[in-house]
Amino acid sequence: MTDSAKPTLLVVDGHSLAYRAFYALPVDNFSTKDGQHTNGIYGFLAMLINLIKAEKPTHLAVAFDTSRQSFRSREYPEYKANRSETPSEFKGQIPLLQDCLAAMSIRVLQQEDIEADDILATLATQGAADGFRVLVCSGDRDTIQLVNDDITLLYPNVQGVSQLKRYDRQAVIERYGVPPEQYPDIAALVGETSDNLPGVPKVGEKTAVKWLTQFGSLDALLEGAESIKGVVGNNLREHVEDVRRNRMLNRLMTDVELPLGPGDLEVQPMDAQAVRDIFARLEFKTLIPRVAELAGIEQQMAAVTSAAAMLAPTAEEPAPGDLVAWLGSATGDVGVTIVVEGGLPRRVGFATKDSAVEATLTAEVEQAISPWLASDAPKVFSDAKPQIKALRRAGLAIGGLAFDVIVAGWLLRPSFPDKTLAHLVDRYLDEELPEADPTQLVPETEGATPGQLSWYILRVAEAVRAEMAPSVATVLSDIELPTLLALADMELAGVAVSHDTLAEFSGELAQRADALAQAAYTAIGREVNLGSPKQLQEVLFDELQLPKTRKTKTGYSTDAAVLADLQETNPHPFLDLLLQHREATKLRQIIESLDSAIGGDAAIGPDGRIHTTYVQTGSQTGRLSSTDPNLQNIPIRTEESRRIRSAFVVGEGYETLLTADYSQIEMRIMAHLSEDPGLIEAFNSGEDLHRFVGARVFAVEPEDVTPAMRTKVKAMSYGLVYGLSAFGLSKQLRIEQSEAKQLMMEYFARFGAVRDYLRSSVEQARIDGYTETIFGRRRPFPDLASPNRVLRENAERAALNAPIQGSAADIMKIALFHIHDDFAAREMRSRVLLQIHDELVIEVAPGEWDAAEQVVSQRMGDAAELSVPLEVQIGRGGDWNSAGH
DNA sequence: ACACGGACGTA
DNA sequence: CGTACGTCCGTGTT
Repeated sequence: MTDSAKPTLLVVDGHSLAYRAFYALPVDNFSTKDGQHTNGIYGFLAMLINLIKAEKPTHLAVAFDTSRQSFRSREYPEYKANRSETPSEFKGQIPLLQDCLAAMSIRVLQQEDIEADDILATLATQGAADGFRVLVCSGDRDTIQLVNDDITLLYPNVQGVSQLKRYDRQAVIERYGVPPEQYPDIAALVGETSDNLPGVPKVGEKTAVKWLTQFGSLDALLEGAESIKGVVGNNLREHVEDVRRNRMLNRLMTDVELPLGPGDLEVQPMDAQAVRDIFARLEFKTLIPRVAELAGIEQQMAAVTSAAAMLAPTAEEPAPGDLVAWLGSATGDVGVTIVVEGGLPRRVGFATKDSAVEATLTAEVEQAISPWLASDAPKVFSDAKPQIKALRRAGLAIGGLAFDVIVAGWLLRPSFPDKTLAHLVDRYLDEELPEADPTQLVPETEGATPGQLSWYILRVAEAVRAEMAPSVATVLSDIELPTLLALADMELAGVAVSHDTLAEFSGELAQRADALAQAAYTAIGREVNLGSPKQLQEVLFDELQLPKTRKTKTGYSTDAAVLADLQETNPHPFLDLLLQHREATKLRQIIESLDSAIGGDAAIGPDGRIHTTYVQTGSQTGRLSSTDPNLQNIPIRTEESRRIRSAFVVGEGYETLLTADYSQIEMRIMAHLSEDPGLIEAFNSGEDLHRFVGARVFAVEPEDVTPAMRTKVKAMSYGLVYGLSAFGLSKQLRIEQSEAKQLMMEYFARFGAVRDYLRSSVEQARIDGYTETIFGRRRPFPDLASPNRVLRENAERAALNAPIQGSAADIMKIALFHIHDDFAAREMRSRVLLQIHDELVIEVAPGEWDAAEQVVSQRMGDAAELSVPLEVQIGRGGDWNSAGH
């Protein structure tokens, strides 16, 4: 067999190379947003990708050590005992690296009691015997002994892992002056500091090579040691035992029992979805195309063909009558796809497990299928909301919404929701959804038709359903899907906004911002871009020589809190002008973006209303989010900013706006979950919560709670929900940390069950791997087990908050669709317009105030049965501001 | 054209 | 070293 025809086996020491990468790459450049260090993973993978590209191995494995302990440390307890503790920043990267390798379908080998190099030695030796060209990649010099005509060592340079030096037999002789099999003899004589194996004092490589060449072998040398003169001779004779021990320990095992042999290590096609997931989590952007390229190479190399994916049925295009007959005969779930164009339904596709149909939505077809659409016949969608909106615009009602694969996928993985059906098909079916290439005028590949899409949706639904815990399935059917229908109507309704009110305010703000900018320029004697943090830093810290503030990634912070602090310690007119300018421009931005959003519905046309989009899968806790524009962050805090809210008005044909918000819903949930008697009593007493808590904490009568006391316990109560620390509390309240600590002590002394609950809930999450809301919504928290402290503590705070914020979201959703459905059931025209987490804005039709108020109060109050009442505040007014209080 | 960080609006 | 979001701008890169 010629060398080039031989299969190539590449075996890599994962631990030693990742460790070198860890020290070679600056950790600052390789961390994720949430603080996971990735430098070792990145460096290793970059090296491995290059290696695979260059060497094109047919067989591949990466070996890891399992722990510090091995048979060597049992033989010689001092072995590697001098090594300092592996940094936890590195340790935490190994499991993630192994996840990456698993996604890339690269075999990982590790064995209790055995070091990675022994695994490499065994595989390399077996591989050479089995006719492979073998490449060993390791940062451990002991692997030099493996080199022979069939085995080449790739050894990293001192600089890091980007450059690998090739050691074949000749290169070893050139570098060390002995053939590879004699290298361990040199190492035994010289010793290995990093392994805590002392050698013969004063003997370095040069002497060792000289001796070995002279005597021919280590045994001969040790036997003839008497003949060596001088101090080194003495040293050698005194350390013969050390040398023998070193030689014994540095011999790599070539007969480790492994579950896999070289032949089992054939390169496999990667799991593209898994690679994208894990790389996205680690924020490796540049590596993805490099791996993709590699996957291309792999496909050429790997002759293996994956099991044939099921072929989508050809979708028939029956006549309207036949379509209705098809729908009528379909039993069980039917996949539904509405092709939406310009906000209106254009085509429709239906599928059962083994057949698919589709049609263009002519008036005739619409009429034919409308009874089935409105019926309870179970329908499965992928991202139903825009499709249902389109149907409603066309006057078509929908019933029987049984499943939405996008929403269900989000419930399973709220941290990384799949945004498209194609992603879900990839993840849950391990198939590729046929998609037309949008960049090509005449696409090479046909995209799936609506009927075929529906067929995929049905199969994805089945796979997703199989992974859903019963409680999560209930959240989908009993909370999310009814909410989805209500949201569709809210988006269609939009909210009326007065352009004139906005325009007037915007004009004032523009003038004011200009004046403030001019004054600010005068204050510092030059013009700067006040919106540029970079330029502001020059002004503040270089020119004005103000003290440096909180550090950010790119310099020093110039945020409002920092500027306010500076103004106190180092007053300067520029600071205040800057703050005011920021406020004015911020408000103006908000107004401008709102104004340009007053358009109208996609299909209905201009209506003087803003139609936001609620993203049902937009949060990790179960909350909604709102985009284009975001109507969940309209200013309220300052008197002036409330003018923006007064531009949100009751629409034509309606009488008034009604606002309804839950008071302290999160603290109530905390009371319920913790069963703290004090907190429960607080809510049942009718007393103001913070006054009640303040009275307990400071041991005074409720009427003697001062505003300062109230502020403190209020901050503490809210902070609890977020996982606040004494440090954070002291910063927030601008009090000493010791006082914050004292406050927390007093608080927990009175409300001990709260502390117990918070502790045990995180503990339970650590055990389960996820948190759960009152209604069974889950959120996974893998990082609770992370060795990375920053990561773990962040996860702990989020895990503390998730059941509370999530339960509140559940409750609001339940109230929302109950109200929506009640209005419909009573044939009221009043309608829900906005949801802002704990608040609803409702447009009340003439004459419906009393009924609307009754429905809202009752449905919000009864949304959940807690051990404390759910209190609802109702407001009424012609605009959002005046209705808000 | 796009991605990122800082800043800031809400609950 | 307090949770959950979305948007804007400036900046630096493609």
